[in-house]
Order: sequence, then C-alpha cells, then structure tokens
Amino acid sequence: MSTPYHHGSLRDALVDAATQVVTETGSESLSLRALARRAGVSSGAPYRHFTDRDAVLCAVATNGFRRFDAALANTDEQSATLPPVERVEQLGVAYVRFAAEEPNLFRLMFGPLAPRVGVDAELDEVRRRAGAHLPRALTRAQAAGFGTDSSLEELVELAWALVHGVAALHLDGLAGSSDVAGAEQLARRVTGQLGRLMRSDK
Amino acid sequence: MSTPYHHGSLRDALVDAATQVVTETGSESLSLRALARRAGVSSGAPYRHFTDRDAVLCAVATNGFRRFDAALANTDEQSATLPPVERVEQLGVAYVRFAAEEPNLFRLMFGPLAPRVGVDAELDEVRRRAGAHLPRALTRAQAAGFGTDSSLEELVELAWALVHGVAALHLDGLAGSSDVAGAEQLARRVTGQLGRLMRSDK
DNA sequence: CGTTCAATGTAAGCGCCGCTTACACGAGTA
DNA sequence: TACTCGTGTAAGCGGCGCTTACATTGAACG
Repeated sequence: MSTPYHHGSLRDALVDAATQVVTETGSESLSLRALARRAGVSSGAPYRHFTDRDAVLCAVATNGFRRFDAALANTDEQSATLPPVERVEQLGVAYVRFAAEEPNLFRLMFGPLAPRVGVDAELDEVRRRAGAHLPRALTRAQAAGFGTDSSLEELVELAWALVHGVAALHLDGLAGSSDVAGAEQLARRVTGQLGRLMRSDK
Repeated sequence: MSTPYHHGSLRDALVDAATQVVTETGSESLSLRALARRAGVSSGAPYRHFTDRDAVLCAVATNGFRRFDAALANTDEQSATLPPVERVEQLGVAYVRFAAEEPNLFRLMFGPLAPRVGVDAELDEVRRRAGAHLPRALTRAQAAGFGTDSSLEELVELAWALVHGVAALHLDGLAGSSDVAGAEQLARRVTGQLGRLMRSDK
C-alpha cells in the first residue's frame, strides 16, 4: 500500500529518466532495466509502454528535436530586426551551440542509431519542423538579393553542411577547443565566411 | 589434433573478423563472443590479446585510418598536375567518398565511441597522418596565392568543417540522395563553392 | 636431450542486458 | 456485483563483457 500497484504515469517517468540518462551519459548506456529500477517498477513493466529499447530512444530523440526547434525558433525571433544574412549566421551559431551544449542528445538525434525516418510519425514531424528554419532564413536572404549566385537548394546544402560540419567536428573532438565557447567561436568564424560569400553575391 | 590447441595468429584473425563485422553491420553489433566463435576458439581467448572490447574497436579504427590515409594520399598523387585549388577540391571529394563508401568504419573512426586520443599511440599516429593531407593542400594553395584573405588556420577550419559536414550530412541521412554517387556529387558542389571562395581571393 | 616457463588456450561462472510469457491486480463500466 | 482491459509482477531464455582457475604448448636454456 505504501506504493500502489499501478504507477500512474510510468510512461512519462520513463521518458524523463531516459532523457536524463541519455543527456548525461549517452544513449549507449541506456538500460531499460535500470530505468525500471529507478522508477521503482519491475523489469518487464516498461514493455507495456514501449515495444523495445529503440522506441524509448525514439521518444527521447523526439524531445530533443522539440528543444532544438525551440532554440532555433527563439534565435530567429531574437534576430528579427537584423539583416537577413546576419540572421542566417545567427541561426548557424545557434545550431552549433545546441550541439555543443547537448552533445549526447544531438548525437542521438542525428547519429547512426537515430530512429530512422518513417518509424515514428511524431518524430518525423518535429524533425521536419526543426529542419525548416535554415531554408526559411536562406530564402529570406535570397529574396533580399543575397547569395543569388547559387540556387536555393545549393545554398541550403552549403549552409547545412557547414553548420552540421562544425557541430560534428566539435562533437568528434576535432575542433581546436572542446568547450561550448570554443564551438561557438568556431561557428561564428565559419558562418562568417558563409555570410561573406553570400554578401559578395549581392 | 584436427585443430591445434594454439590458433597461431588469433590476434590477426580477430582484427580481420572484427573489421568485417564493423564494416558490414556497425561497431555497435560487435561481440567478442561471436568473434571468438567465428575464429573457432573459446569465449575467453580474445582477452589474451585485447584488454577489452574497446581495444578491438581501437584496432579496427586504426586499420580504418590507415585506409583513409591511403585513399587521401592516392588522390593527392593522382591530382599532382592539377592547379592547387582543384587539388583541395579533389581531396575534399575523396574525404566524403571514403565516408560514403565505408560509413560504419567512418563512424567508428570519428564517432562518439571512437577510441579517445591518447589511449593508443599507433592510432594517434595514423590519425595524425590522415589529418595532415588537407592542411598540406591548403598550404600549397595559399603559397600559390589562393585563399589568402583568411589565415591558414581559418581556411583549414572552414574546409574541414565543410567536408566533414558533408560526410556527416550524408551519413546521418540528411542529404538528398543516400548513395555514394549522390554523396560524391554533393561533395563536388560544396567543395566547388570552397574553390570559388578561394579563387576569388587571388 | 630433458626441464622449465611464459604465452596462449579452455571451462566455468558472475552479474548484467533485452525481451517474452504467464499470471495478478484493480479501476471503470454494464 | 461481475467483467474486462490496462497495467503491473515473477520468472526465465539466451546473449553479453569480463574474470578466475586450470590445461596445453612451443621455445629457450642448462
């Protein structure tokens, strides 16, 4: 009676705990049994709410993309008064900053064991939303006459490869400094080059 | 007597088998027990040659960097007669091509569970060698007067972020097409932009 | 040539894991 | 009140990384 037979909100508790574990120690070390123990529940209980371990990781990744989307949207709002090319740069910096601040989450979201497209509709949706910011900002910039030497598609490719590349470089420990500030400075320099390229097309 | 008590070259056999497994199905699915079975040996035998599972992955990654270095060196040789900026582009394409052709190996080499720097001297050495190609090509280009608007360090950062980014984009399934040819074309377009930037600095 | 010994194999076992199956509980409903 | 269905438990399967104690060997050495 001290603890009721039914947990009440086991699913949420599991997702929260899983998010914490992934954030702190990476998705590799996530164990459903440990999650169940932490929630004070038997080792079979999680399987009432998730088909398997990957489904839990999928839920964590979905949370991650939600936060990612929010971070980018917030940055875009903050920079509403800036020139369009500068807004692109800001967005790129925010992209890298998120990766640097939440490396384990970012790796889960984009890494190899990331839940593949088409498995989870909600994940697909939030991922799509998060991925729309950069193309939108680039469209605005082109509409203002910047970066028109290339097609929008090429520009998106270039910008995405750049920012994702800086994030990956940092996450893989190949960048000079390994702290968040270093990643941000690197992002600023690289996106600055992109901005320079776009402005020269005016 | 059909099979001798001592394998004779177990270490090599394990590394070869491990390389194959990682290449085909990714490093996550590598099991020392399965490796031992494949080599016709008991499950404890591998521990005579490797301290733990990570040490095996380390050996596989070392092999990977050797092949990576060879691929880049070969590309650099092939393009010896080309203009320096074009050689940079070729190198970038080769970088991406390797990642696209050996995604699982590439992920092990650069990914999160990649054996960290300082653990294995041989790995550090071969990784350093492989990483020297791009800076060298960029140095040559700058010596010829290209891309001199930026410092060498900045140029290296930019180029590395670009090619590593394209590779990561492709590996993470974010690029348009997911086959090797698509990755190569994407790499060509992106490195082309880099070349354009450098040539404009002449 | 015989001994010795370090390297390299085996066998067995520990605690962990993901996942499944059969059963127990209990809140909402007819 | 009785039933049912969602959600929990208990127990177990096979696989894993890794360790310990013991077996076998080839090669070095007196």
